[in-house]
Amino acid sequence: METMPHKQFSDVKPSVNYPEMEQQLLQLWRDRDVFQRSMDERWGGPEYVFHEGPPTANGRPGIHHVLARAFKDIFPRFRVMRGYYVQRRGGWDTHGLPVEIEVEKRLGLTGKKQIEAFGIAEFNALCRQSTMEYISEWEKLTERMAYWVDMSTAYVTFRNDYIESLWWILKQFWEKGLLYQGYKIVPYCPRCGTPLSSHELSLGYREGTIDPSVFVKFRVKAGNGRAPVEAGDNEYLMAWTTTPWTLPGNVALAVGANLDYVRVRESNGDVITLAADLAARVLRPGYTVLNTMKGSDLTDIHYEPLYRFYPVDQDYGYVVTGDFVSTEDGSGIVHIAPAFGADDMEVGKQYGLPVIMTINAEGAFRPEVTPWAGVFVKDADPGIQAELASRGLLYKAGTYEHTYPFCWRCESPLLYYARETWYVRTSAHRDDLVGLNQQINWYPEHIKDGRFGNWLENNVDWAIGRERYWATPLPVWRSDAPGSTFMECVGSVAELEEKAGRKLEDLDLHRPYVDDITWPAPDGGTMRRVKEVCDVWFDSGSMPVAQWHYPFENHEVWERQKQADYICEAVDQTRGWFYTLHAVSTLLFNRPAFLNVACLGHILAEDGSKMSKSKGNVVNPWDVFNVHGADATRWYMYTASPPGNSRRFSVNLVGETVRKFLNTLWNTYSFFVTYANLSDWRLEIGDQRLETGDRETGDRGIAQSPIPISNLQSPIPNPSPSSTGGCCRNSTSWCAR
RNA sequence: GGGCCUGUAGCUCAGCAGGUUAGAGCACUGUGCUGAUAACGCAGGGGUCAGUGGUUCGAGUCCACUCAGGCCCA
Repeated sequence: METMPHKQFSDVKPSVNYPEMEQQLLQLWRDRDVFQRSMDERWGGPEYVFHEGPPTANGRPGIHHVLARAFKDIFPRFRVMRGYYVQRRGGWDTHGLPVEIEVEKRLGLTGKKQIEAFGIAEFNALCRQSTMEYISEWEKLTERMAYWVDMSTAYVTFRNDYIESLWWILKQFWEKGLLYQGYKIVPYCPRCGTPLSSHELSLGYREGTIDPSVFVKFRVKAGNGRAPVEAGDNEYLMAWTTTPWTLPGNVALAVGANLDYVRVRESNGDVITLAADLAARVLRPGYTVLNTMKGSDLTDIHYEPLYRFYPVDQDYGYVVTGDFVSTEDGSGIVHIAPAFGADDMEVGKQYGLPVIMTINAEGAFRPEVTPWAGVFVKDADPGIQAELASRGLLYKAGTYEHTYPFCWRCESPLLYYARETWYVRTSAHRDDLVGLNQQINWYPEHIKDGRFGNWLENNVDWAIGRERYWATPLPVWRSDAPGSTFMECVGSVAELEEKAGRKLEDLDLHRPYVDDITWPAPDGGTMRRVKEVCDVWFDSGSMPVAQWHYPFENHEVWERQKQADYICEAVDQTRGWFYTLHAVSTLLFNRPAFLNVACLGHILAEDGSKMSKSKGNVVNPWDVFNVHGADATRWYMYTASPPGNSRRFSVNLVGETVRKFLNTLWNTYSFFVTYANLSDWRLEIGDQRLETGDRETGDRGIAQSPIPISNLQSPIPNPSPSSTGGCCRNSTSWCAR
């Protein structure tokens, strides 16, 4: 019997079905437990720390998740191939408004009153269930696209362990004086009696809204010794507003420090100060300019408040500066009412100004505002104008057309309204936030000092409180004794047990169960938990700590894993996960949470427009995987455009990748196998140092191709990925020839 | 309204720090091969580098503004 000559390479067909081949490979990986071994067998090697930004599994994974996961995978994967130990632990983000909204929809509930009537315990139970609704789809997609991440040990943000770590973090903040109660301006629907989320807000903007445009004179009460503006019966500052109803809440006037102002005398003898650029537009002709000055010269000038409905202890009614002041409209002097505007509130905090809350929850004036008590604010506008006119303080009134938000439910005009909530005092560490950012390697680089750096420079305190249900409860208890402000922050379950005087190991650390825990207050009242839960961004931003239930256990693994070498998400996370990770880590440990970050552009539809359900141009990842395979899809993600750019996506575009790259590669291999077997060519494993001079032209082509493997070696991409595809193509063509 | 990014051939993208007639792949046209064939070789057509103004001896490349798209903030 003649034996067949042993072939060095198994024959391959020139044509190939990639999805089928990938399925076989996945089976091979499963059979041999390849992913697990890729971690276990590197144990003891140098460590590369990757942190997974947790997705929410209450919706189906989309193609944009494939993009992020492709980039999350490739750098750790390369490190593993280089002998690094990479603990690739998955995670699930499970709290927050999107989950609640899903459940609300399913139950047909609209609003918080109905949720509370339904029952918080039942509602939260459904939320918990909802977060894992699509988990098997996520797992399937993750395996199919070959994103290697360990989902069997994934952290889950709703677990008690995770929440307890968050409590510990909050207690740290509390002890450093970084957690406090204050006002936040929220868009508020007076008819529905509820604040709106930013998502809801964006549903209701209406262009071409007509509002009053009112120029008001504020009589100068005292100069500042620097500007020529002095106290006098006919000496005024001119401010402008489109919301006259906010004037009873006025506490200051803001100017732009670097803007130019003029002090003019009108023909009737009035002396008025306003922005130089706007004088001609605002004033009646016939005035003479007396002085010019910068906004910064006007600070501390005091004026006579228009109203005194409320007693105020501190100094107020003076000129401040604000970088939001412009000369686009108005007079260049902005009336400040901290209760009714975000800029106003910030300025108010900066200068220690009072918050004068003139209205009630229905959007009507409180009894103290005697002339308009009980009147809905928007209805009071004409009366306020008339009243000011009667005192000679209304310079002129007209209308102004702008974009204004309305309630998406009931179409009422929204009011910006101060609500009491909880803050983390991030602004106290603004310099640290900015400074530590310099230690982070950003890709693309412009994010570092651009989008992210600017965001940090303009840091305002983190409003962390939410008056919702399915989230980490804020662990602050306060005495309900009348007038009491006694509060305690609880940093662990053990501490809560001590306060409550009983074992709580079976306690679910969610509402409503934690709300039931009370104890006697030292001032005679009862300690009850405050109503707020935490912003869900606090959950994910605390993930480096909470995923290990630190500091309650896992100290050893924490030491290894506490700072990420690499994280990756899309660019919208600069003010999301990237920021909250950075903020928590800075305030807690004064070090960056991550050292390298890839910031991806978004996926657009084939025509460059946004992918959205309403347009019906959303691509289902499975359609692409089934037709072209995961390799082609991933290769497209890597090479279609630089990682930081947005990229167009469609099944067809991936098909092009198959033809251009995968088929070429495959054909070349098939060609090679044919001739290698014919000539009994053998790969000599030990022969690592091939002399390129002795090789055929094609081999030199490969050896000399500038395929930028080095790009993968850098901690994050610094690539020109499309050139990688070109190089491969050139090399293979060369080889074949 | 503000910040950041993007806008180069029909399509997807290169073009580093400003310097000769602006490049690649796909598509298209012609042609060769028909044992890489859901290929390949050779040759070719195709661009007012979004627009306007400016700096410069010289700008796709720098600056300003405008337009279009994206993300974030207001």
